[in-house]
Amino acid sequence: MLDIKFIRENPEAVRQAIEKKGLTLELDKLLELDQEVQALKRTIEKIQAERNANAKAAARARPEERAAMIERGKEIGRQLAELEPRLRTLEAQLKQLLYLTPTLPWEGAPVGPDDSFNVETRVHGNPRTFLFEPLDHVALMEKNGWGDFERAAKVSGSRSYILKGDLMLYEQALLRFALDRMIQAGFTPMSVPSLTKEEALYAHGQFPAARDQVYAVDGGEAYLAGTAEVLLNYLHAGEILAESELPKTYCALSPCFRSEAGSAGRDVRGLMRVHQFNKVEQYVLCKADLDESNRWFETMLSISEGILQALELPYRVIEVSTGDMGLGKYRQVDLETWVPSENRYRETHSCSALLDWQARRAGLRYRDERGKIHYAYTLNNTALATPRILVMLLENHQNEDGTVNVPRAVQPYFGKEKLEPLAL
RNA sequence: GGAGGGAUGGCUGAGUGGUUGAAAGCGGCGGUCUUGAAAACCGUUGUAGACGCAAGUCUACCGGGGGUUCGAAUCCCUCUCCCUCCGCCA
Repeated sequence: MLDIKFIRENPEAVRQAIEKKGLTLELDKLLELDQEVQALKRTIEKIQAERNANAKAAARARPEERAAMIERGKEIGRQLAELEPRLRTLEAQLKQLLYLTPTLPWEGAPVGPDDSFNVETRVHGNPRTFLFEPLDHVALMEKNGWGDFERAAKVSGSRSYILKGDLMLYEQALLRFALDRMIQAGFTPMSVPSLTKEEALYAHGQFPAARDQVYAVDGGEAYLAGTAEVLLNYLHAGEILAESELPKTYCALSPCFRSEAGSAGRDVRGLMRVHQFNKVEQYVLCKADLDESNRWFETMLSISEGILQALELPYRVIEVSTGDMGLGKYRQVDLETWVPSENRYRETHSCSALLDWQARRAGLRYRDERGKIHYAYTLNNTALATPRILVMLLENHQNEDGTVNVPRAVQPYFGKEKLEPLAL
């Protein structure tokens, strides 16, 4: 969400951002509504001032004067009763449009309507040349008894999975490994609820634009968060923090839920795209300073790259285009990790800077040393998400006999050098 | 699930229809005093918005929403959250 004042003063810049991001926001309608709301507010405030003065006078008036004042007050009440509902309607409409206003993307972002305009900026590592016929991750799981998709579907429907034996333990080891990397980087480890309220989803930005991606529970009274970012971003909602408390650097491990509406038929097989997964998320709330935001962006990105390097996986760095980065993003860089069975890279990490877009929605503010109040800046990135990363880990590190090697960095967490078949 | 009690400014807490945007205390900030500090004393200290060159004036907000009234922190309805007790339970 942008500052309405900024939109008023820079309509062309906003119009450009809307175009670059391929949005359909009616900016003229928004500006018009804003004018109407402003004018109506002024009118109403004037009448309210009169009402207040009249009521105050009536309190002290002699009884014979009071009757006329009460009459006058009733008349004012009738005027307000006519105007106030109109204001409420207009304000609600304006708010809905404001929710759809985009962050202006950074000047370095590739401009284009979709992911085909994303730019590969770096590649790390080389895809492995197999001296045998490698299996895909589903085949590896079947061969070793590491999972059960059929029964998962029976129990939970499509896009569900069951991990068994060493693979189940491997997932736990990886999550703990990722948490430790975050702790080493100075982030505060947290567990947060997956159940969340509607307000938090508005503040995060997923509502109202991408409402269909979110599971509603309890008849729409609560929602299952698609990422811990939703919760972390709402932790300090409505607060005014001291600048000395910033930055807040959090990492959270949480189950994540995604309806995957609109992706029917894509990646239906295996662990690539599932309805429920686990993620260690990085989140930073820092002061409203572009340099500082940029520094955190680089820091978070390098943490994730460090994790992929420690996992000995080949990956590439993608500068995400304006049309693919989403409403609130100032900058987005994805890490894509090599999937041998698909002979291509697939997204495993997504690093985003949103400036004050989320902070405005959530009311994340701080007071600087001079006492001035600002909206903070927010950033987030994936540290590690399972089971998707298991796809890459299984396929890239498989041996001819079907066992899978564990990267040295994870061995202390897993306790063994290899994943072995489930004993039957 | 049942019964009851609450929600007021950074915190504690007064306030049941009329100069209350809100007493008092604590905390914070500025000052006096002091070699410095403490103590004491004095002053100041919510957020958002409108108008104005400014000084300043005005509006809204006492958990959220709605209502009654000339006038609501105070009365009514509703929702949310917190606390106590009972029941159930990982």
